[in-house]
Amino acid sequence: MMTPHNRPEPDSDQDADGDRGHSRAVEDYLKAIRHLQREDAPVSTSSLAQQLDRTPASVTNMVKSLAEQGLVDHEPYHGVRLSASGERAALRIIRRHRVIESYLIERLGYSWDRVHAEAERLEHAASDELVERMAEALGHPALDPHGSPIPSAKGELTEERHPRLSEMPEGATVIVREVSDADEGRLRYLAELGLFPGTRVEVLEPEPYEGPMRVRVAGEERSLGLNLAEIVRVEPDHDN
Amino acid sequence: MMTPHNRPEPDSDQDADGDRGHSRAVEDYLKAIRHLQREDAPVSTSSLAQQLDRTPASVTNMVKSLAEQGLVDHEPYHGVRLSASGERAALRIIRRHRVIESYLIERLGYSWDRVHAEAERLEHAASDELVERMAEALGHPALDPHGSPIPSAKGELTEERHPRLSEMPEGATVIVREVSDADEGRLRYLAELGLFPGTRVEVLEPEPYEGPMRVRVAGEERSLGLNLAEIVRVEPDHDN
DNA sequence: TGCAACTTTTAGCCCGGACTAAGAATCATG
DNA sequence: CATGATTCTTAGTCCGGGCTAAAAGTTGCA
Repeated sequence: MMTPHNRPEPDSDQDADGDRGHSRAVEDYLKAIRHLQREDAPVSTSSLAQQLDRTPASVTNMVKSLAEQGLVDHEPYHGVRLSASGERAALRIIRRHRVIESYLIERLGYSWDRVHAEAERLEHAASDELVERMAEALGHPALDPHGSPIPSAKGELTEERHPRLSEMPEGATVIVREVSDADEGRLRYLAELGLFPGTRVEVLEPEPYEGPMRVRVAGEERSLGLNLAEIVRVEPDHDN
Repeated sequence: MMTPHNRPEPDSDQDADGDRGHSRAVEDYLKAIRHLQREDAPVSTSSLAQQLDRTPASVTNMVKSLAEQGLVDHEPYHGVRLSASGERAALRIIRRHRVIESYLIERLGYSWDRVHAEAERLEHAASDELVERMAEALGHPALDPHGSPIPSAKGELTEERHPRLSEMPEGATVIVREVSDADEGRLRYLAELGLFPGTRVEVLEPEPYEGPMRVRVAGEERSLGLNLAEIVRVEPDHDN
């Protein structure tokens, strides 16, 4: 035997494994860039490095390579921004992540706070077919269990940026709409407090000297630190 | 910020991602070695290379590294054999693969012939927790949909090597017990013929000159080539 | 406006895991 | 039992994607 072993795809991604994907590292960078790229402002190397737990030098290298692949626009020393094709790729990964999270919670009994890490790995290995089958099985939900919108299979995403609980004035009554899924510990604590999407919360008088907020949840008075209240997105309760 | 970025696990596998796993490449090698290592005979570099679609040189390198990690015993120029710990690791991956295949078919509507590739990727990304949840959801099946036994979570595997359909004499009546899951095309064709685990098959007079076998399946006479009949494992039908 | 402090990039290295080319061991056969 | 064919290993390269150390660019402030 011993054929010349000519690898058939000289140009494609061999690490990707999912169908038509980028390498795992590339996918992680795109997701992180999109996450940080709020309101069109370019993302700095260092913030990206912090987000990804990489050194700034590593980030510069990868960013250069992303720029060569046309996935981002990079203005050296002035940050990076997703291109149209990078945005498409990022949305595809975000869809995977959110569909997988939803499925794991709905169908396999995962808890709200432990699902993130698993999805983080599966999103790079799952094929489009698997993701679509999961979405199908769940009836194509529009929101994931943390309240984040799931991009459509065609890459459409309707973002509705709700304000943070931490910004709500004393006396407001609000409904929790979305909770960032990234921090396991904080999520676990929020779950203990009963702060899920859909929960009604009343904002009480804060504790003095930049202390924690005080809120009423399900009749109970609770206090929660500001960096906890920051990851909770809420909507004013109009029926109130 | 910019902490020194001291990677916390200097000694562990960073590519693995699953919990307590080896790198994807290592897992693939272990699986392949076990697959080829029938009856204690050591596995040659070249057969492993063929199985994995790698060059023999690459295989030698990796085998050396596996030997250093204590996963295999390597007698240079005389082949390789799994050590006890390599065997354990291999069984763990095989369990993952078979549980995942079972789940995809049972719960997500995958077809018998398309499931292999998906499982091949997920087995490296799924955590033990996910695999156990899938097994749980399915009621801890003993066999996967191709009829292959699923190792237990503790790594026990009861192998029952049934003879190949291709070896059955004319006139035998047998029940299909297991079909190799590796070849998508052949699986698809077997499905068309109706040769699933559990199917009763009568072996008829073969066509002359090393021609295909002739069999009766569900009342229909069919012929199938010998390399197709080779991947079908059968049991003599005693109730006949 | 000029310099110190910070951020970003470059340069050079490492590791895993492929590959090719070439040398060493084994086997098969006269 | 020698020698050619076959198989396996060594040597050296490459690529992705990390890292550190050092250079370069940007910025804030006197």
